[in-house]
Amino acid sequence: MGITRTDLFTKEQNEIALFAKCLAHPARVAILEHLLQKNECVNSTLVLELGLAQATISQHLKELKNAKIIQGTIEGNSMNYCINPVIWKKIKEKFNNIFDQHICCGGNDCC
Amino acid sequence: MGITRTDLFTKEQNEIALFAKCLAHPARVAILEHLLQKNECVNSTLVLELGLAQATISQHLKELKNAKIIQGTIEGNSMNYCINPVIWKKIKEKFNNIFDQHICCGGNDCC
DNA sequence: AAAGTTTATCGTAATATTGCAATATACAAA
DNA sequence: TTTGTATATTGCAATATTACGATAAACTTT
Repeated sequence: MGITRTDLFTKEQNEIALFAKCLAHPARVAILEHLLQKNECVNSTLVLELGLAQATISQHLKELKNAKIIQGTIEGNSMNYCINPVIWKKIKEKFNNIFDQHICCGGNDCC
Repeated sequence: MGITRTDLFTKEQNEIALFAKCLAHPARVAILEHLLQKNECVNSTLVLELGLAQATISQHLKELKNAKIIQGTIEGNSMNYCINPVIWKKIKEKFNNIFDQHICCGGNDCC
């Protein structure tokens, strides 16, 4: 590469990029969708459901956890993850903030 | 790595990941924001504004173009890019489709 | 035609990401 | 204690991404 030049961009731009990166892999999209539907998320279940190795799932969960999108609680000897509602809302707002900046044809819904 | 196992996921999940990847770099976020605000986007202007090399900007524009998020028209001997409104709307919908699946506290806005 | 301007592409180097086997860690149950 | 179950971490190997200088290509201007 060369390392990403985060110094050239605003904190906001870098933050959006980090959140987008969490959604930038189909496995993480699948994990989040599973989490949203079942309102629970256990590594071993995902291994069966997604077909990726346990270590790989664990790594993806770690990334989502690092971004604070999900948070885990110990349940017996397994780990149960759930969406962090505060961050989730924040992401939704940040993304829509960008999406809604596009004024198409003076605001008509022509497209 | 090992190549991303797109075969394990749905077309929809892979597509969302691809769109997210476009937003997963601060330079591309900055480019899109510039485009949204000025409603135009010329490589040489971005070089001055962002501080990245011309080749680097061109590469980021290419990625956005590949995803069909932007489209370019020749203007004199420069290239002017604009948002593709159809794809933009599609992305917004796909993302919000996911964002809105999170039911917090039975729909109250407690968080 | 020659020189200038602008974008795209190529080649290369550095770094990041993805995937998984193997192992470590933690707790349950027998 | 031993065995079983579940997640995290480590250590690779392979691939992708990012960045930029150097060209190439296309068009404008002089």
